[in-house]
Amino acid sequence: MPATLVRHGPEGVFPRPFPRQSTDTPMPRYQPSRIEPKWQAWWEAHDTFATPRLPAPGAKAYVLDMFPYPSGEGLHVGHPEGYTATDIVARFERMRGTSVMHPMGFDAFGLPAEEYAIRTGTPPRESTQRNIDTFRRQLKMLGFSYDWSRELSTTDPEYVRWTQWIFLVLFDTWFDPELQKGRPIADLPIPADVAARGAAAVATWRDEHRLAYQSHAPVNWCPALGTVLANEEVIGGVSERGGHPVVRVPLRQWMLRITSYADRLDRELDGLDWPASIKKLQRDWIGRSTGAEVDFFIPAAGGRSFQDWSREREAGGFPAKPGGDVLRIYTTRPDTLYGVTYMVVSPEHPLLESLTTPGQRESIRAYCDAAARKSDLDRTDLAREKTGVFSGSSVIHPLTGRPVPVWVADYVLASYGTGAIMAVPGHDDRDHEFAKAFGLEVLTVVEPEGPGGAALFTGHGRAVASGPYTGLDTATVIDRMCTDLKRAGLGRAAVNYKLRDWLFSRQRFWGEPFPILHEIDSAGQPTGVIRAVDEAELPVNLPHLSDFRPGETPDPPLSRAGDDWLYVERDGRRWRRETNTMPQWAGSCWYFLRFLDPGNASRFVDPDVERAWMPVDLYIGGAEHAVLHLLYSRFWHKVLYDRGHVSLPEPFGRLVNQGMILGEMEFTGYRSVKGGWVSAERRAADDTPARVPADQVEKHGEHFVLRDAPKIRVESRAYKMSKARGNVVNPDSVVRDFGADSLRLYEMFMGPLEATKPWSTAGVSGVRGFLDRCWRLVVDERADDLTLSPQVVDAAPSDDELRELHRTIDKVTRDIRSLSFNTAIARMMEFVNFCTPLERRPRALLEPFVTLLAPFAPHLAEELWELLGRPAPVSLATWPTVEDRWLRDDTVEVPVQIQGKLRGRVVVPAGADAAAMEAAATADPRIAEQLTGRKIVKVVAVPGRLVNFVLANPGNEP
RNA sequence: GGCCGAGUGGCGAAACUGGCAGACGCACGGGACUUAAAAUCCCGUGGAGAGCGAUCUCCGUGCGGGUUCGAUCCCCGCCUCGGCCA
Repeated sequence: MPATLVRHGPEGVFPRPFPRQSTDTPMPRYQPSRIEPKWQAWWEAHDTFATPRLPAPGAKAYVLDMFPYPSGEGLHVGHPEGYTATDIVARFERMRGTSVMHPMGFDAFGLPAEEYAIRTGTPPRESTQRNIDTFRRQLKMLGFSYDWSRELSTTDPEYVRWTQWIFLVLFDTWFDPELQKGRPIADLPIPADVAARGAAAVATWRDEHRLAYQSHAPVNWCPALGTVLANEEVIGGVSERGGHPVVRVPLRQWMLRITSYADRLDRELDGLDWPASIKKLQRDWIGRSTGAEVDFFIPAAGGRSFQDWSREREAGGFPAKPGGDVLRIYTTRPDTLYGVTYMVVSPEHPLLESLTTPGQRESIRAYCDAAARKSDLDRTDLAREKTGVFSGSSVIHPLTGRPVPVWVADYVLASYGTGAIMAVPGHDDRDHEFAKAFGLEVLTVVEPEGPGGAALFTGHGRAVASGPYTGLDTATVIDRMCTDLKRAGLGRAAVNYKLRDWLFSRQRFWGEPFPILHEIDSAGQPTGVIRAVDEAELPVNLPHLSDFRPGETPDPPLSRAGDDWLYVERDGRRWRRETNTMPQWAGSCWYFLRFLDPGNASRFVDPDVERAWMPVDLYIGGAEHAVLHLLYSRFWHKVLYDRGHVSLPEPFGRLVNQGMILGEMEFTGYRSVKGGWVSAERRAADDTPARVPADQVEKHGEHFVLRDAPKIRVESRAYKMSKARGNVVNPDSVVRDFGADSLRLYEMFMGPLEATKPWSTAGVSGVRGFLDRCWRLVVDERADDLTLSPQVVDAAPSDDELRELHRTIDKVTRDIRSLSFNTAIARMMEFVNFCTPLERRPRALLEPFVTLLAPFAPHLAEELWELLGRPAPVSLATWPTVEDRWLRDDTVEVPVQIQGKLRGRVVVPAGADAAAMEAAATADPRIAEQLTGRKIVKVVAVPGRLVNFVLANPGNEP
């Protein structure tokens, strides 16, 4: 354990809360442990939350949680936060007569389950099933109103079948850039020269254009994990999980051509009701940039001169694909073309070999080998020392005709742009550092509009030393440069994306097999011909493997399957199954569609059902899925839309991210090696942290200090829950000690849904107190049996009581709509505080209140509803309507300010205008007194709000 | 380093469009009930000061400026913390 972590006992420093109930308490006490299972069973027996196949006429609401990965740890208190929020909305909408779709399922393929299986020797399907059972039990324990008949797991063979089917849709689709749309591969135009070369060439042409295609690009191979990893799974050259070394090797991989949808994925974010920050994250991830592609002539390559080449280009134009005689670069700043002093190609660049002179061959080879061991993140780190090697040769600057030396450096990535850049050290940070490190020339071709003149200027300004462009502003130069380059056939305006195609295969066992067959020849070698498994033969199930561990070579575990699984015969030829599996993201890309029609054996979702329920109206989950899951799902959905399988281009309407729940607040003091306390701001690296109990600290000004040694500052902070820190709160124990309704209510009462909030057991106990008070409002706790309190009467409520009720209904209704559950609960607490002292509690007051409570604390609400003699379930009772007349006041009390300072309050009629308010204010004796002898410069009177008198400065008065 | 978010009592927080800062809950203090305790109910509770008292005055939303009759809220500059990306 690192020294910076604090060790705690299993209970932490806080004592376990004293349980509020024990099993032998007499009946009338509020006992969640009795009523919660009772109502859960009732709902289940009565199919209370079953959703019809199609919504009834009227409003519909698809309220969705990001389904969980069922880990072996069980539910975390973070899970119920979002789940309770959606459950409140689902229950609220149901009570308002909306048709509600509210399903739950499990995202159960993936690495952790497989690692666990390998560690324990259990087949992943078994451990996954156990984990799902635990999750389901815990979710049911919390009383969520899911339609459990729609439950699914991404690992169900029937689900896998349709995941594979969608993969085949991707495989059967190419992207038409003209129409910006995915189309059937059969519609792909075949160029005459390809057609002329025969059927095999046509097949290859098609394979090269499919949205699902194979590539041999270098990937991050982690021998210890036995799989390839995505770039974001590699940190500092080692795997994020486990910290194992990662090497870059070329491997045959399945890729999904998400880049062709980059523009639509960017633009179509516009209409979505998503947090602006999430949209920005997605846009940044897609990383659309505009600039230009420019070709630099390689004199060494052909017999031609630069002049001949230029003339050819002027006549023939800029070719779609660069030949071997040019180095094509992408730049976002074509205006700085005159500032180029050298070129950089990535270590993987295909022309590097031919650009390297014999004398440089050895050092280039060594450099590229070293680069292969680094991750992209390491290579592009701005803070890192720039490295590189001169190739020995030069290319010709297209405008000046001067030679420009070509270097290789790993800060240029093969996968971005064209894998080569023109370096402008005067106007780019990384180029500047590189030039400094290797003593390369720096030219200034842009100057800031204002004062400036540093060696490095990366902003927009005015061009200098740029031939005909000198004196123009950056935007104009970019524009003209693109036009001029295009006319000369030397370049063209280009759009580039940071987004890369999606590496879609893993060399692991626990994932969906690809429904793809590879043809093999008589010697058992692949011929390169591939075909899809027939739709009727889906799903391709995982074979039984006694050893499902990954190998040390990139050979996937499935390659060790029996021949009866591995080899098939179709159309008289032998085929070998694809042995890679899909990544965990696959199943979560479309689960929200399957929920709508989970039992459909002939389609992934019935089109009528899909059209009726989609889009998802509210989608709540953690911000960790802000980029990948949401981007991948949107991509699949657009392909399905283009191919006519779904009715909308975007799946998720309103998206909300719940905040993280941290552990309890902790005070941490530091002890020096000698044993004494060290004030937190002066602590040294080797001082050891120690947790300080809350009753031994107090606040001194800005900081907390030790009560017994006020010079010693301690840190106060809540930490992310983790096993290592010992601050994990388990939902099972919270339910045991306080009940599920208390857990639900507390998580909603903690603060705004989106905020990061620390856990507080005392806070749970606080909302439990509120539920106890709700109970006592209705139940006679002094009776021997469960009976209504004698204070509950049939008499009509007073005006005051109705006013209180309707204001509560109004506030709770509005707050649920805006997901402000904390303030809705606060309002209900005020209502209960209002009712508690009443000797006489009219039913007409209590019954609507119980319906308001039902979405938040459904078990308690059902029990109280039953006690009040109403037919169950309150979960489907009608939401109360607000009578506006109880929201209106006859009079309002408004503050009166003098010089902006509060000086009194006056009561005015509700509709009073500014003049009436001013009159009322000046009529107030206290205000009048303070106004006498002063000159009123101005009176600000906002009807219904306030009155403010602005006085002349006393010194300036006559 | 970049981007995003946050900073309000002892703590979690509230304050709708720039209009009475601190609703509600926790914690704490006092009281009622009780032989006693727990539980429950009632009252108080941002800080400082004045008054026997009802009350009153000043200060107060991370820091420094600005706009405004009026700023927790808008603008500029900083500080601290958190998250994401690099």
